[in-house]
Amino acid sequence: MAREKVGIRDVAKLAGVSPATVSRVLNRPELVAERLRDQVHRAMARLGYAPNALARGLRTRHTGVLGLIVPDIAHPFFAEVVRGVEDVASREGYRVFLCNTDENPDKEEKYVAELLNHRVEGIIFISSSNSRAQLTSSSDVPVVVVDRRVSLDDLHEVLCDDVLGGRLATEHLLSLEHRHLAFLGGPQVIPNNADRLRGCREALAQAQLALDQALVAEVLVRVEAGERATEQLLDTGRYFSALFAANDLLAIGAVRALRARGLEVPGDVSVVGYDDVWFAAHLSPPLTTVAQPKRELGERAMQRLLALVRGQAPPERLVRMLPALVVRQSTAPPRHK
Amino acid sequence: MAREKVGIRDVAKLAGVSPATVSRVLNRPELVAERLRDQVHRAMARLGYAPNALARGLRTRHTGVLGLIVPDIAHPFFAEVVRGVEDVASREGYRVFLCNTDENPDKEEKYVAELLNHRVEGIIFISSSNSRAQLTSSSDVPVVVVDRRVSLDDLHEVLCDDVLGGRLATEHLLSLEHRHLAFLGGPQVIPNNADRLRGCREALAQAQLALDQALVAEVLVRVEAGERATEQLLDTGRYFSALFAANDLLAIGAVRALRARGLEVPGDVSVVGYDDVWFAAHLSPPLTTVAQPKRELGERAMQRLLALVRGQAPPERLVRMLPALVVRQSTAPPRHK
DNA sequence: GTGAAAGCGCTAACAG
DNA sequence: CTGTTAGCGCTTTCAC
Repeated sequence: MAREKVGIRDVAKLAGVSPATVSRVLNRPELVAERLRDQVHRAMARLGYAPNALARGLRTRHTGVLGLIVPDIAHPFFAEVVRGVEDVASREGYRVFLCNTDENPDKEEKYVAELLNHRVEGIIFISSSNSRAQLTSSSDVPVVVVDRRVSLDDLHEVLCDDVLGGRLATEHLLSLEHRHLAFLGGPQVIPNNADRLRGCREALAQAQLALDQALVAEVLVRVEAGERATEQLLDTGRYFSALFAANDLLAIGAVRALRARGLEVPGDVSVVGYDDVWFAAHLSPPLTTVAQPKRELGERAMQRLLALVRGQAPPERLVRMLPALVVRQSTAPPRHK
Repeated sequence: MAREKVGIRDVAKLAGVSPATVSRVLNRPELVAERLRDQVHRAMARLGYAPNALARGLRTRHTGVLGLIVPDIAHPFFAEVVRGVEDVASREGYRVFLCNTDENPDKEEKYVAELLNHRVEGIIFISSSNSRAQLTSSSDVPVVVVDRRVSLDDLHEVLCDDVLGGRLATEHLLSLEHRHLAFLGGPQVIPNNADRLRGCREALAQAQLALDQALVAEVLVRVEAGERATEQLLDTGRYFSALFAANDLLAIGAVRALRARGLEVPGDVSVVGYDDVWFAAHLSPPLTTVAQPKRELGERAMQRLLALVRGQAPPERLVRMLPALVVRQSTAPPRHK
């Protein structure tokens, strides 16, 4: 039924009204007499009219588009957060640009610039470790930072309490009577990792204990990194009956390495992960881990962003969400204390 | 350094040239004298000028924006495809709208309309089972279908050979001397599932055998579906020494169910999955599966889409990629034939 | 209630 | 090589 470039004026002509009226039918139908309204609707249908969001955005500065910057959509944790983000965005009538940065600050900058060119009304930002996120805030589009803290006080943030998460994991291990714990974490530049470690130390201190070993895997998130790091840990020859890995992928690697050395999980070593990515429950043994409310993280972030876009910014800039321990079968009391 | 709404004319004024010249500096710098070019660049920098992609798109009909419609970005298979798509898009200077449909045709329609309103130059489309994808083709923006076949002959498609995949899995099992196979697949409405089953049957027929059982899990992709379906399979009491699951998630569920019934994998039953999602290697036992070139699927799709956008459409509308068997440890010869 | 006219920021002829 | 002039398609005062 439709051909090409039908514009508001084509519709107007066919409906025998002025372009202005067509525009009104689109935006404030109440202002148009019912008769005309119908005529216009019919004309639009006949012509297969599709409003041009670009022209509208240009005119109104309301583009209905948001930006979403994330390290890697293929990572199960981020994928889940992104779902949350996209869900509420689309529910609220917004479209979202997806940008993968691979933790590369250059890409981040490039993307931010590009998003601004496209006049996004707001940006959800999961920063990379060493992000020079300043750029982001230089413009005046609202930005909401999720998951990874960014020390810029004019940004709103939706974070999960990683210190608490670290405590939860550790206290669980302690309650199982473990007394020799090792920690396996990604780069401490990422505040999340540092916090998880801190939570761990705090819980330990409270029990008058200290961390036996702390090893930091070079590469973030990769299973292989967890594997290698665990081997190193083992190679030091120091005893530990439990291992707290700062994310589930590292934990998977740890379990592999442990097994490869003939150690049983949780028999010889208990392992607790972090994030509760969806298949953590399907590993064997099913992984005990600290769950983050991934979807909700994304949802809350988007809600906050939309509030900002609409100028209903709540006063406090920080939304802090709570992690929760999920006990499965990768943890058990130590065999010999 | 920058304030608000700086436009091309502000830059022009400050640089002492005409807006047209500024525009040229932006688009065909060769046409502008070096002196002026520099002046303009300086002015842009001083003002913190950011070109308005909306205005440009409105004028040129080249928006630099594409649409990506996918059932669920949180699914590990799609996430990987999406990475491929986004990677080449951004490398080529395009931005991408992410749309999750949850296999819901209504959402698909809504999204397509919305994308067209935003004047995307093309759409990558991973259709839902019962998609009424016609809408997509009604407009004249190029569309490339990935992964899931859609029977509309004016669309370009990037698919993986599922019949072959089914054969590969089956032949592997046969070569291990399995003679009693069961198939576990999602809804047959999805051509991919039907094809995998077909491949399976073909291989079997060639060996003068038939499928012992074929069970179709109601819900696509969920682990739980695989679990329940496997239980049903077991409940029939018919013997099978190997199980071919039409995707890895189903396979995970199958393994769980098998174990819950005291059956060992691969000792009592061999299991082969499909897709080779990244953690298939980290399950225990590591899953033997048919790998799809997920990233490449996305990359090729985007390359094809860009070719279409640029009017360099290759003649054949179909790119067919090949699956590959990855043998790990969830398959072994049957204990007793 | 409805129409006429101006313009969002940019590019693309067309002159000079 | 550079400036002038029209719009791209839509919204929005401002009169009627």
